[in-house]
Amino acid sequence: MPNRNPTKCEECLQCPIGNYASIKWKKEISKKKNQIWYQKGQYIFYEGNPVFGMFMITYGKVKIVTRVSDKKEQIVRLACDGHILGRKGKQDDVYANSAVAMDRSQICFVDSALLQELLHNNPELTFQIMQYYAKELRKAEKRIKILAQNSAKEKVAETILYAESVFGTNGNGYIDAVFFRQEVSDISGVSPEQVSREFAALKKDTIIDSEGKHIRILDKEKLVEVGTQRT
Amino acid sequence: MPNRNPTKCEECLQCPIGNYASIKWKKEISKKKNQIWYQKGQYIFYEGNPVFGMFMITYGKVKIVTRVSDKKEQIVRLACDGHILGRKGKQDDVYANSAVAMDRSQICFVDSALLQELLHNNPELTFQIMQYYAKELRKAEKRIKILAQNSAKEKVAETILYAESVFGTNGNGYIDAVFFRQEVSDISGVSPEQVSREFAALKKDTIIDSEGKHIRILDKEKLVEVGTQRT
DNA sequence: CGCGTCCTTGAACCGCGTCAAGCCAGGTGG
DNA sequence: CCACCTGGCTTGACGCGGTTCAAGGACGCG
Repeated sequence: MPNRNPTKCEECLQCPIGNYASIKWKKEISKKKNQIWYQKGQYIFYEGNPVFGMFMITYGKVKIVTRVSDKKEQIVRLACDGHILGRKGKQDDVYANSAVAMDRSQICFVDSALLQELLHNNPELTFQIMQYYAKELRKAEKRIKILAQNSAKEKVAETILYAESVFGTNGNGYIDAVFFRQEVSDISGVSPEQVSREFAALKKDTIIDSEGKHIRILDKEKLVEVGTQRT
Repeated sequence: MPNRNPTKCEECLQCPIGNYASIKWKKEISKKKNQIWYQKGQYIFYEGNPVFGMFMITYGKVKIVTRVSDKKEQIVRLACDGHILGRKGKQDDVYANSAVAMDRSQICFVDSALLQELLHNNPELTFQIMQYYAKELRKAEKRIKILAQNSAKEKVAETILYAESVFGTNGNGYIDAVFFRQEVSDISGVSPEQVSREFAALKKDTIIDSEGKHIRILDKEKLVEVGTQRT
């Protein structure tokens, strides 16, 4: 479902999610939805706060994080245009994690009541969201495997590939997002210092290149090899 | 959606999944579905094989695993009655992992064609499956956090809690499933030897008790504490 | 120009994976 | 009914990978 075309989303007509609702319901959404711009670093919702609806990214980049300790957090998911945030299970009353804009992002908010109506009246929409969750679950399970079994080098390589798969690359081959070493650490579970060392190694082998927070993949094939090799 | 009542599932009437289909479609499923018993240790489907439908557990216990190396595999999910296996995303053509019966289990199989029809004609069913995936995704993200950030002791504690949350306990407080040390290792990503040591420590503190492959939680509160403590 | 923030590199420590030996229980056969 | 054997569990010793602590460098910003 994710697409990479920034949409202005004045109407819900070009919205990657709204797309699957019927015309009648699109108008309903247009009226009731809440379209908000978030600045880089701004929180969209907070872990522990009551759930009051669902968020959809119409444009931008978001990280979903949970707090581990004062100084540490884990990024459990990266998300861009077309992704869904803050899902509401039947018995979920508070958010299990927080969402933070990694860049200026436009988020569409639909409250629980409207969402319920929407889902019950637009089977195609429900079906698409189901597919979306199934896909994210599969991705999450892949990350479970890597985090449980692989070395630091492999985790870092895989993290770069993961970021690239979500955010894509711009013209110059750079991943279309900015990552602090700390953030790579928060995704991979590897300490920032070790991330730095693994970056150095990958650069030496001309597999990646990086200037500070900008990362470029030079040899994707080799990077995949590093990310999946088992010693 | 998961429930713990063994159902004979002769008709699809008591099926935890079929429940959400209309009567008309239940009859359709009854005709076309495939109800199979699997023995302990038997594979339900294999990683890399083409996807040809969806499986639902009507009775039993299943582990979903991916191969890491010759000698190592990762259990990415535990599943019991009411759980769904072998989901089919739009572009998934082969299974990303394998499913193995941990016990004698009854599995209901619905082929892709029927499934497609079912989903498009039973919004309530699609909605329930969507909720199911959302819930599993949340659980997976919790495990991502633990695997990335926590110590061996915490991973083992959390694994016991996870197993208990899926399979429940029988009358004597024992987790209603049999776990080899190797399997605890395959869930937690901790070596079997280390799992053994952590078990010993937990037993010494009378937090758990175990006789071989049978595990009993003595002090759940303390176990939760161990599983979430950050040093 | 000076300060803060982030990145890098070095060195020391330690958690845990690995290897190896011994143990215990259950199953099998004489 | 006991001796043996096998597969899983436990425990100890050792070494390595990676975290942690600390210092120095690069860069951007007021």
